[in-house]
Amino acid sequence: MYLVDSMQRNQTAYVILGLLSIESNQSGYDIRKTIQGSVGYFWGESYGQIYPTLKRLAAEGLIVCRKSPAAARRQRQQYSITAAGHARLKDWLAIPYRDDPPRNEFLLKLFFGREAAPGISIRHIREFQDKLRRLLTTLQQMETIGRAKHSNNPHFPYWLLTHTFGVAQIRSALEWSESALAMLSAVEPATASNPQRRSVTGARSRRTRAN
Amino acid sequence: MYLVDSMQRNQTAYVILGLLSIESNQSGYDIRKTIQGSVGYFWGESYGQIYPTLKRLAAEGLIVCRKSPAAARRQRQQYSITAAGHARLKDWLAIPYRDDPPRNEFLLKLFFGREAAPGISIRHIREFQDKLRRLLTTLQQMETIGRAKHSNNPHFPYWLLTHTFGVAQIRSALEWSESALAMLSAVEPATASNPQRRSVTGARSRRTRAN
DNA sequence: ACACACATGTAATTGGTTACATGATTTC
DNA sequence: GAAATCATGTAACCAATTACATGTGTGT
Repeated sequence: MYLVDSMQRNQTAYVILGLLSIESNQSGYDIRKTIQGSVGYFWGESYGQIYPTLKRLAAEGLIVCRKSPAAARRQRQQYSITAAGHARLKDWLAIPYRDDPPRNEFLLKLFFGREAAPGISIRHIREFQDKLRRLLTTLQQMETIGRAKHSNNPHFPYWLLTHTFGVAQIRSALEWSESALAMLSAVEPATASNPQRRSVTGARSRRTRAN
Repeated sequence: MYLVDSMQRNQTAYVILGLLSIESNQSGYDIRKTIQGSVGYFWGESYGQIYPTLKRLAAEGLIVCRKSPAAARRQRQQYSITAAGHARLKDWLAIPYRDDPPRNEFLLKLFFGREAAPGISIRHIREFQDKLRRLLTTLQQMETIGRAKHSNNPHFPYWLLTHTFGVAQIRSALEWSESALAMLSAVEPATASNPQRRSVTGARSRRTRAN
């Protein structure tokens, strides 16, 4: 009852089942690395979530654990998905996805930007850009490697789907960020990171919030 | 100690402070509606989170509660932000935003699409499109109203910033979704919701999911 | 010898949703 | 008088992170 019940909305279980359906004989440690290297930019899991879930899935017979093969070096547990696990995954895939409640702290801070000291919002956007650019190069490297190594894998088209989504979103966010910076530097007074050129009326010394 | 400590990473507190800094004399009920109508597409809060947080903020002196004015109708509590609250908000705005851990169940289901019955991924994408289109019209209506009513509000430029971000992301997602559908209908066999035109072999009568 | 990556797990805490419980006021 | 909306709150539950605790194997 407890075990079966626990499967209702535990998304972690399904990432694990999904990854094991793509590649078997993975340890908890492997799974975490695989997550970071494949779905990492839109999904995260911590060990504190992975290990207990592995135990539970094994107890339910959805995965099986085989202690490290032949020369059992290290205390490595290797998991593989069972037929029941496959069926469970397939069922879950068929039901409509749930929108995970939206929470974007970057946008929230931007939204309240008027209350911040001048230059703050611009700094946030710059950081945002940096992160996006780094992520974009990572994704592009992954694509090159993926195309070379896995293009025969039947999962490849689906991987590519999520990949192109990510790239498109990042590109559009980067474009937006440029216009956002242009807009903000017109609105906010000059700061070190945002030197205003239009001297004339002494706009430089103006402060929009006295507090 | 308990009270002060609780402010470390409780984002709910800052949404509340932020909204009260824009408009005072709001009740918990108001705040929730305001959230949905302004930052709703990138931020959500439930009553179970709002009411206790209001109490805590009041106990810390960051907001004050005034029981409904004059003719005290209903049991309505009206909150306003204090100078201390303003300061706290400003401090929070100045520190770098935290990336909330990414979790996109839609993408996750797409990623494992190979394991799903044929047609499932296409259905998810269609649902995705519907949601995006509905959201887009909502945002566009909000923009028309916002421009008419609040364009003098000093917060307006910041609101517009997050708004244009949302619109840009949605547009790019919609574009992607078209190519995604095209790609998938080439990969997956025909289903009711995805009729293949190339008739010849009687593909029409094929059912991919018996269940 | 030391650092680093491999490897597994637990406990404490928290952030958050959902469901429940209650009642007033407005509108039809 | 019924239904919808306004309005406030609590309790149960759960999903998840973080920090802690421990130990092995590999490369330098």
